[in-house]
Amino acid sequence: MQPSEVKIALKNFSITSCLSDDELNFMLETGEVRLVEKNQFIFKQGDVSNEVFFLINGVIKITSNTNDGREVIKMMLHPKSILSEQSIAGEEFRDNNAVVMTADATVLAVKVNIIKHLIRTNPELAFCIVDFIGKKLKYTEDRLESLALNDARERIVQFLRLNAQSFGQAIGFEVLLKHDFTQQDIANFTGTSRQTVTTVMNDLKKNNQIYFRRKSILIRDIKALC
Amino acid sequence: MQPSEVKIALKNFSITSCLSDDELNFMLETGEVRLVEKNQFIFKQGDVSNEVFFLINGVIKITSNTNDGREVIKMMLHPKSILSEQSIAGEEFRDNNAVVMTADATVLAVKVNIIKHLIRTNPELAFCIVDFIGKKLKYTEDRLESLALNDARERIVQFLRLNAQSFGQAIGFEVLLKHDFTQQDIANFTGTSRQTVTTVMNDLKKNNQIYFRRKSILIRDIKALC
DNA sequence: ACCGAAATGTAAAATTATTTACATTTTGAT
DNA sequence: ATCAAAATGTAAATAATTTTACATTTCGGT
Repeated sequence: MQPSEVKIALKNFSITSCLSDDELNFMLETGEVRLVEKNQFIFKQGDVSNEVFFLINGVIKITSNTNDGREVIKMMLHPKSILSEQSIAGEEFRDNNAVVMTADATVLAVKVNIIKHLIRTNPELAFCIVDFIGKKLKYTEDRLESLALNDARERIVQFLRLNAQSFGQAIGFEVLLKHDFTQQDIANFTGTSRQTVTTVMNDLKKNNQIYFRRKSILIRDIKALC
Repeated sequence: MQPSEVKIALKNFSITSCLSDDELNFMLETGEVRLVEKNQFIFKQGDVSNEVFFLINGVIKITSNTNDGREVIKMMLHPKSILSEQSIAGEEFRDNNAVVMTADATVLAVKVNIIKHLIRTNPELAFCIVDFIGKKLKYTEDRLESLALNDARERIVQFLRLNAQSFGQAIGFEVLLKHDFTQQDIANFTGTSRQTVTTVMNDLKKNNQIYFRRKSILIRDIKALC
């Protein structure tokens, strides 16, 4: 990807909306563009936490693993997201993994010190970052609530509905969701087992609520999905 | 509580550590000290989100309720915490309730605009706030992970251990935790049922791992608690 | 000290979801 | 085009947890 393309992409981030052209260029010059392939790590648990990543292209999952090999997906991030603003908040070592889910992903890696410098010279950036972390906190709290209150089926359906709403394309009443997650990913995201995901999805299919293939899901009527 | 006492208490907040004496006074003068009684709300779901609260005294639970009357406790906050920094992050209406768990609680209510003004004049405050929200995000992610991975017993034991570590008083190997939550609160926090909490706690008692009364829990050996 | 309400204790029945165990299908690499 | 690996499908057995149901204890107010 050309530097000019990266710059154009970066301009559409909500976080950088308050940055001047000079500041944006400064970030680009000091930062590093990286292309990361599917299933590779952008960062790992235990890594030193000294960079912030701007996700230009691709989908990333933020995960953590147990010693017995299980995985929890804490978040899936799409383009225009920042990864690891926690490093601005004094995180020393990474608690989570960031893994590429799409064929590849492009990120701009910027040293934390550069971001801190920009905040000091332009306090509006602080508001943008507070705003972004605040949204992540709300999102995480909502998922906590969902795990505490809803049963497995409800959580799986909610996952499908929220994804379709945010990333699907509407076709009349129907919504087509093209994606890069597996049923195991849905299980790791919703705190259920892979078999339960399969069963719920096939039950929805049987009831004509959804139709799906490996990499796409068609939701017949998103408001009626339950 | 006297204004001078509030000021002394406020000086010990990590967030205000970067504020000058003048800035602290400004916050005190424009803010309002409120004494709220047990089980009363500091704020409710749906309220306009235009104040930030500094918790001077007491323990608060951040909750949300379902329409069928169930409650999830998303967080318990102790003195020196800020409530609702989400209002700085552009939250318009409150998603959660803040309920007093102790006999009463004292908060300093400060208008969001005042905080925003302070950030603009002193960018270091932004770092303190990013830091604080970042910690809350990490805390919430950890709980999400716990709900997704651990069974009911493990979550309840983890709740007891973390509370004892943070708020208990050590007596040799033992830790005494004086508290103001009920078994129903533990259930609402851990996403389990009240009866499961009772059963697990009495099992721990039977095994001589803990001893407890209504308002206190004695943990015999916190490292061995599992 | 008394009394109603709130909190806690206990156990069986019912439910939900996971685990185990394979079968089948699809994908990607050669 | 072939083949191994990954992903998905299915079902019964097992396990975990909730729900139902009621007893007992403790607390707070009068």
